[in-house]
Amino acid sequence: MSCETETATALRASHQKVTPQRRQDQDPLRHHHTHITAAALLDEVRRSYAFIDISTVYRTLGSARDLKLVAELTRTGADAAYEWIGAEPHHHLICRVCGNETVLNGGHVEGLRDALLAEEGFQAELDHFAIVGVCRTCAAAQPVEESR
Amino acid sequence: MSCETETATALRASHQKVTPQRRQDQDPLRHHHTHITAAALLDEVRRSYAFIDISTVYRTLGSARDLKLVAELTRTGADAAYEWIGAEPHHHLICRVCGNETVLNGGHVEGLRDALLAEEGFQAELDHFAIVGVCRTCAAAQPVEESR
DNA sequence: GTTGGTGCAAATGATTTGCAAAAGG
DNA sequence: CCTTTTGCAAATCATTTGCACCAAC
Repeated sequence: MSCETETATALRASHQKVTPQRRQDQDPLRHHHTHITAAALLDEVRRSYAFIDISTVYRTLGSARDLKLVAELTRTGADAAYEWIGAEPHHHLICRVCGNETVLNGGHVEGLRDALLAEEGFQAELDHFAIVGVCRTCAAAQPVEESR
Repeated sequence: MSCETETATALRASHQKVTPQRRQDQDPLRHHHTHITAAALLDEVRRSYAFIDISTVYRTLGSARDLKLVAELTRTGADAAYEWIGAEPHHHLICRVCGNETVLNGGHVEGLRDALLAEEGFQAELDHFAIVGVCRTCAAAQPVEESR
């Protein structure tokens, strides 16, 4: 089904009203392929829908987070960032140096989750995971920097 | 070497002065085996050293974090929490239900890090890692709760 | 002495919330 | 209609910062 229909369905399924603000909020989020800040999302939305308040953006993101439609990422020293999840859970590698985000392919994280469940009986919530580090490009550009 | 000596050495090594506040801050942190909030640390410290300000606690924790003596954990909806690392890096499983923290044994995380380095060339910073989920006990107590 | 650290109080700034008006179902 | 949502403005509240005094080195 289309983006709009999917959104509306998810909203109705959880007894939430389908408002223009919520649609407008979700649209940029769906097409943004990295994490985005509430303030940045507000800027995006305002391009097409001028009158919307930052508090509404937060409320919308909060609802969508609870619906597991978007993932919320909290990092030390950074504002909360959000990303659309949709039906395809995935993970990210975020480079601390250049800020670039790449999608993590393969079953590495799933392997970790399965191992934790099997060995510890721990149900890890690793639906949408962000691993911070230094990407190949930045690592090559800078000498090791391991020592300090 | 003793706790005090180790602390002082680490401080001097990074050109920081060894003040009573810093010693007092680090003591409860060293013996607290879970993450602790800046405010909670302040309460602990005040039991033995009455006059210390919250800003000093933050500054001390910040320095120690930069020195990689303590790990800072940022979670959605929770204040920043700190934990002593010292010379033995480790990881945590944190139960979202009961709040219990357990140390993660084995090389699961290291395996993930090695795989990321080998396959993606990504130097993941997984020195001190916290995985949130539901522990065995809580999972057993509550029916699946997968659906919602 | 010099430099860096501390306490205090005030500022910051992202996120949340109370409330009356507006809109969805 | 009745309930939920919105915009606005004000409140929160953890964390940070300016500054004058003090303490390490």
